[in-house]
Amino acid sequence: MADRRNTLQKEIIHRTLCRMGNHPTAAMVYDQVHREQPTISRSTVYRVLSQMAAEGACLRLGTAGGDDRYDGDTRRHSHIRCRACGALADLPWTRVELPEDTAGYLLEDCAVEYLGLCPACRSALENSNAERRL
Amino acid sequence: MADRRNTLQKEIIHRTLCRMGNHPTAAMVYDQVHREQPTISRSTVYRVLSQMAAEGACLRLGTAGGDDRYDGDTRRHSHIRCRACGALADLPWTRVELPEDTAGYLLEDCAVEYLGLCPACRSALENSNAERRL
DNA sequence: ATTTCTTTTAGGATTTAATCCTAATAAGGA
DNA sequence: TCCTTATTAGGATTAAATCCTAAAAGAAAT
Repeated sequence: MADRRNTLQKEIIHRTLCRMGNHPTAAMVYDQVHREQPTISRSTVYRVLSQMAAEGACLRLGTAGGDDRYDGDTRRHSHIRCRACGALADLPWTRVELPEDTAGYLLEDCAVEYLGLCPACRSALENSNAERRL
Repeated sequence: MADRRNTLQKEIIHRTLCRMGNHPTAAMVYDQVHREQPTISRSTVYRVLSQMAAEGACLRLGTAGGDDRYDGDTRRHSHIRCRACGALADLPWTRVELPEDTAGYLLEDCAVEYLGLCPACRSALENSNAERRL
């Protein structure tokens, strides 16, 4: 088994991602990393994030029409996304019934994403609706 | 209420998407549309696909590290994605338990994506494993 | 039919997230 | 130490997606 010790760059990027918590984009992780260690390059941040996601050290979440988001929390959980502003929040995992027929695929994992309105967008929409009624 | 009749461009793009069936990227839809109607521009295809997704006339699926995919089938169903090649297939919808606490979000919808290996990648991996054992 | 106003499109320029490239550096092994 | 392999910094490059503007199409009204 190969040694799993990481380079200093990988340590910093991983720690930064875990500390951020808000499902940042790669660009956001780079900005934060660069603030603390200006010598770490953009390509390193992108490459290391991709590697970590491939190894399961973090999650990489695709977004329709937006940039990918990273999540340092690898415990099983689901997400809820605001359809208005794209904000992402964690939700606890709930039970999902597995399909009987998997179209020939070998089933390995499952992800659940809820869609809705975050508190800010919800009240913003309620206010604009109220104004329209005046 | 505004008239919902579509332009010819929208009709063609929508019909093409529904006929393709394989969860194409916007680029793939454009290629196909352009083959049939070379006068329809790229920006029109991208704009109309986004509009349709926003209106609920089709689905727009985010992919981690890949281009968005569109799905002309708006009936409730889930997807399974091959972690090796990214291929996407439809699966029937199964029961999902809703979360009790939604982190302040207004819950509106839910999407399930399974992850695994498509038939082709599965046998490809089995073959390479077999070779390694020789 | 003609005029006016609004919406949509074609085509190409522009943007920018993400990747690629290469020399330099670091790490590892014997 | 010397040699080999892996990783990084920094910037160039790529390409999906968006933006811009004049032209075309459509709707409304009379």
